[in-house]
Amino acid sequence: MRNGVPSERVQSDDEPERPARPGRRTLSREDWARAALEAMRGGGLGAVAVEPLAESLGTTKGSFYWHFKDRDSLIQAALERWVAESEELMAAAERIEDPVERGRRLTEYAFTAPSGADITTTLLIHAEHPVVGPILEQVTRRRLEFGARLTEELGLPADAAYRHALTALTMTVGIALIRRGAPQLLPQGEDKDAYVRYILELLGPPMR
Amino acid sequence: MRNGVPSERVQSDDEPERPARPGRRTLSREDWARAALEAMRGGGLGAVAVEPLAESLGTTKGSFYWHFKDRDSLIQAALERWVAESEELMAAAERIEDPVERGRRLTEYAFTAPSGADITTTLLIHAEHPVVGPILEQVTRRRLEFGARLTEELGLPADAAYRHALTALTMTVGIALIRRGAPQLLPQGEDKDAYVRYILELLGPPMR
DNA sequence: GAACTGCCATACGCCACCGTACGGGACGTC
DNA sequence: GACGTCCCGTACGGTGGCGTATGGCAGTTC
Repeated sequence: MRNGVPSERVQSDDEPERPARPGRRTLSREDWARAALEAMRGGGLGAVAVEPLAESLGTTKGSFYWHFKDRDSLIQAALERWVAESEELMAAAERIEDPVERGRRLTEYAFTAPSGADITTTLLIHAEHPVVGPILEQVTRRRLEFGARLTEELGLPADAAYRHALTALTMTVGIALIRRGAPQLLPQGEDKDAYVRYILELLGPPMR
Repeated sequence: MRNGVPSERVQSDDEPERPARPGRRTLSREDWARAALEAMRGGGLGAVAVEPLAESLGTTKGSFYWHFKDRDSLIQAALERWVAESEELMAAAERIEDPVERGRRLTEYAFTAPSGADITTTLLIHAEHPVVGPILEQVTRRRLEFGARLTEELGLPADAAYRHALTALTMTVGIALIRRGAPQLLPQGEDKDAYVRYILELLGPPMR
């Protein structure tokens, strides 16, 4: 490792020594934010840890604390990316003209997207965190309003539309959590398709 | 010189009644398990930490490691209590004769019980833990089968009954998580009752 | 009343992570 | 080719939790 001798750091100067970061030499703040968001999808808020992240980026804390004040501000930056993604997603949905098709596609996406695609569930778990809580609430509220407006276009009154959006959110969150924690309990294989259709029918075009 | 006790201590079950704890009497394994389960309801798996728990029990780690091998075995003991509670709950439900009333009561309970009453959601969050995962799956599977059997009595075929039970579980889990993380988004006050009725109608006596 | 045992206190080492201090290399600028 | 700025490496100290080692007291037992 090293000894207590403070001066001379003798680094063997003939080593290749840089396979860790291909291409780019220096990291940007956005690189860190992106990596943090990715880690969050995979391992929750706890996976957004400075030292492990540095390791996986092939660098050290020195880089991190150059770009960020502390861990919370990294979380903040990562979540800001997520907010932008969420807005984009809604904008894309808005471009689908037929409201029925729009609802169907959105619902289907919510229940078939890969397991870590959306981190709402993860964030709900850590909502007590002072950075997470407010952002999560803001995004979720916007999504609910978006969903409710969309449902109103299908002919439902406002209160029923909000209830419907809330139910969709609840189901999405619930299924995401079960998929993460106990996927064996969910229908697999061919049953799965039938189950998705069942949910789509339960939530989809609200006719009640 | 010392009793080289390497493993667990299982005490005989004829111990005298304990006044919970504040009487400055000695603590039992059950006291620890109970406190652990309580902490888990309040703060998740992370709150089951030896030193903080010892502090809140007015004792030290010395006590803990007398009764338990390590933290995991405490988690195990706490969850075994939870398994027993779950069985009791189902047995109690079984005693309600009318299947319709039974379903209604169970559903209503699931959506109105105090926030930390059931830890299924908490455990789903930590399902990757080697002790939590298996116990959670076992309990949840039993509950799903229980719910499905109950639904069959209402006249549904087996597959639809399972789907129905799964949907009820999903909604329960989803609502529990939202209630914990973003309760502002759920209907409050008088709207809340209407929302519960809406859910009961959505899930309740399945007539489809 | 001595020994034994059940239960606990305390001190210790370890590990993972946070944040700081500081030095130093790389690279453009003059 | 000296210099300043950007970016990073490394050591250090601090915190919180896990598990161990060991001592000790309070009852019980003989």
